[in-house]
Amino acid sequence: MNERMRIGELAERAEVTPRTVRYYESLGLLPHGEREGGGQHYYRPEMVLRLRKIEQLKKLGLSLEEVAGVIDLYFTDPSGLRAKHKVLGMLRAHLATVDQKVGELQQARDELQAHVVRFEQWLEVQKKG
Amino acid sequence: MNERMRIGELAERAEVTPRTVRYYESLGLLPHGEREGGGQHYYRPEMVLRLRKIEQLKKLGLSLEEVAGVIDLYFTDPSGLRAKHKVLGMLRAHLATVDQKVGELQQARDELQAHVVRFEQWLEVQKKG
DNA sequence: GCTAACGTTGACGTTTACGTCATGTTTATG
DNA sequence: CATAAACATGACGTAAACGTCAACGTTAGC
Repeated sequence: MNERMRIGELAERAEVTPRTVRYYESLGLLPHGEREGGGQHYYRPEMVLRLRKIEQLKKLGLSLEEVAGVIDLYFTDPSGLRAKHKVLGMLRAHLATVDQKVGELQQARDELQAHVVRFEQWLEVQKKG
Repeated sequence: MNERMRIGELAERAEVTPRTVRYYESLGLLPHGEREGGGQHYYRPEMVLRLRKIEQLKKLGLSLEEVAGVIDLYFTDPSGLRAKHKVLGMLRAHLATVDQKVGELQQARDELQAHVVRFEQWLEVQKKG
């Protein structure tokens, strides 16, 4: 009963809109939901995870085009040893760029915290003086 | 000789374009450069830092409007004890949201790394088998 | 089996964050 | 002091990432 849902439920579970789902399908970011006889599309629950991952990567500052270039690394495991090694290389490269970005943001956070601390200490001194 | 520059140099040092500087001025993100007699604007070197900070906050996913709401917390220290306490509160709130965002991105990074490790271990096993 | 809720397709609209001229003025340099 | 390089201002253009509306077909609950 948890198997396969329509676009409305998928969108809701992934906290996006149906429009966004269709837009991503049109960009090849998301496989098209399969039709069952009628004209409507049905999606497997794992697509929720894929959508969430796409949103995560967007928050890292990747464009949808860039996301399209890496999203498969997360969700399709390649058949064949050769392909697996290739994908591993790409995953490492991807991890490196993500590390870079997160590192910069972490630094911004640390600078902000340092600023807050300086501020607090200044006020501490005033209270004693 | 390091004191005050024109828009071209400011932009270059902050790694943005002059257009961006003017756009930010128009949004109130950046104070307008002061004119010296003629029609041209001159900027003090600290504006480079302000611009860099704006770009940092953008990378954290803040819109320019949101940046406008917090950028002064970094660069203007309020006069008056009352005001200082108020700003401290805002700084702490800002730090909390930044922590939230960076935390999520850090988690995305960790998930990616875990994925890479799983991949590596799988290949390790294959080599031995 | 009817009706409300949901989905489909296509097209046009919107917001954010600038890019890119055009035209006139200002500044720096040989 | 002439002239190229840089700046000012205004207007229009653009790319990304969707929003929104219309017109029509599908599905689900009573």
